[in-house]
Amino acid sequence: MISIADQVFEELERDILSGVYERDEILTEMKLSEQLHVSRTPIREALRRLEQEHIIEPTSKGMKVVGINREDISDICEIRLRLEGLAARWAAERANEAGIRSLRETLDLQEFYTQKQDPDSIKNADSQFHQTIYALCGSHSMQDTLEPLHRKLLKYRRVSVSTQSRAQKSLDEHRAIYEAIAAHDGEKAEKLTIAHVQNARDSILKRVIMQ
Amino acid sequence: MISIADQVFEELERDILSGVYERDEILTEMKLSEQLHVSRTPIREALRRLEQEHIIEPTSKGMKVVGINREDISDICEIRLRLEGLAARWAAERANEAGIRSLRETLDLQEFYTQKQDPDSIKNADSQFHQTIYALCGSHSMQDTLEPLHRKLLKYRRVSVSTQSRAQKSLDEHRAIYEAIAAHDGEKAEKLTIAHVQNARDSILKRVIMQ
DNA sequence: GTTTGCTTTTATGCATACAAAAAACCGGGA
DNA sequence: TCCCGGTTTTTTGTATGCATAAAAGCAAAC
Repeated sequence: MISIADQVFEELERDILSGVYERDEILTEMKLSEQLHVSRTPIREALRRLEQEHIIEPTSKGMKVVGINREDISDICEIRLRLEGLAARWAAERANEAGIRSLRETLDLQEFYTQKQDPDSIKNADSQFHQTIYALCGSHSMQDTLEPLHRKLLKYRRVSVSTQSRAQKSLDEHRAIYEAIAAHDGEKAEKLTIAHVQNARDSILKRVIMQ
Repeated sequence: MISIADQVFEELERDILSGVYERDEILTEMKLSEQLHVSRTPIREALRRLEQEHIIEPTSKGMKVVGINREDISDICEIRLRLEGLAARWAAERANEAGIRSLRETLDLQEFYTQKQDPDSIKNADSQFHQTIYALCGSHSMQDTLEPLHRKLLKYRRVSVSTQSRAQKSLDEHRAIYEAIAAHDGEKAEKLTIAHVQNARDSILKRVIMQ
């Protein structure tokens, strides 16, 4: 069962990172409590988690929306560049057949939506592919590290896959990574993933500049 | 002002990672509330953070202490190996004079305690050196990523620096890293830090095996 | 007109009350 | 003796109350 606090967290995180709440906007427990029709307790809990992720920060008037800026994105990409390859390697070395099958399923999903050219669903499937790798890599520390970073790129990944060429390329790269993991070829999975994250970074940063 | 919830979190994290609470022990909000003489609210908040770090996990009877195992340590070292160098590089490139001075101060502290051969204080100064670099690297994402990983090694770092030779070597390595950062030589800072983390890993893992 | 000091408002931190879900317990019947 | 039914206990999730700290507002004095 997913608690109200979790739901509030997910909703607020999504809305902050996607721009529903804009930078410097003040969020107070009381106001959110009224808006979302829940008591302050689960709101507090959600705000605390957002504060730990540094996408809001406390002020005397309430929590100020910070979100992420261009430097954050660049830094996050740089960090992912150093870790995602290792995560894929571990997934290749450690995942069992059931895990590989579930990775396959996210790939099929992404293929389907890429053909339908549905950017929002593509973005979700794309995310799910990466998050499944985090889950399969067999390290909570790795998963805990990469997941929040990945979520922070949400909005920009959406923009990135909204061009058909990038969406298709991303799918192809995922397919190759999947094959390497399914073959338990850690070396190859790592190399392919690094190249993939590099491409994703270039695609994201190119579009961020344009804004 | 540091809140009660924060204090409870720090105390519980320390006690779990240093073995005061042992693996599989059950922690309930009510019991902790009585033991620590605070209400359930700040206890809950602390437990949530510990749960997010995966050092406790929910069961129907309460939160079960998980702590970290040998594989976790190895994985964390591997992750640090890929990130700490980058953090040092960024610190070298981005830190201002005040920041470099504060790094210098932690180094002096470590030197003092190393001469006094006080393992617990050495460990703290050693930690502080790394955490200062995280703070100076100018990236919240990097800081948020490395700090929890670093804290998880607490107990093992303590063991590691309790031999005088390792303590001295660590100090020398820190000094070299400091010089590189102070000279804004990112390349060198990164290279030296990677070597340092490698040594720290070897030192930690050697002792973990012996347990 | 400005400043100082008091009052009011606002927002959070902690305590506590209540409800629901799940596990443990217990007693009677086969 | 073992199992099955309902009851009690345990534990958490959420709501709410209360205290405190800080900011804003306000009025009187200079």
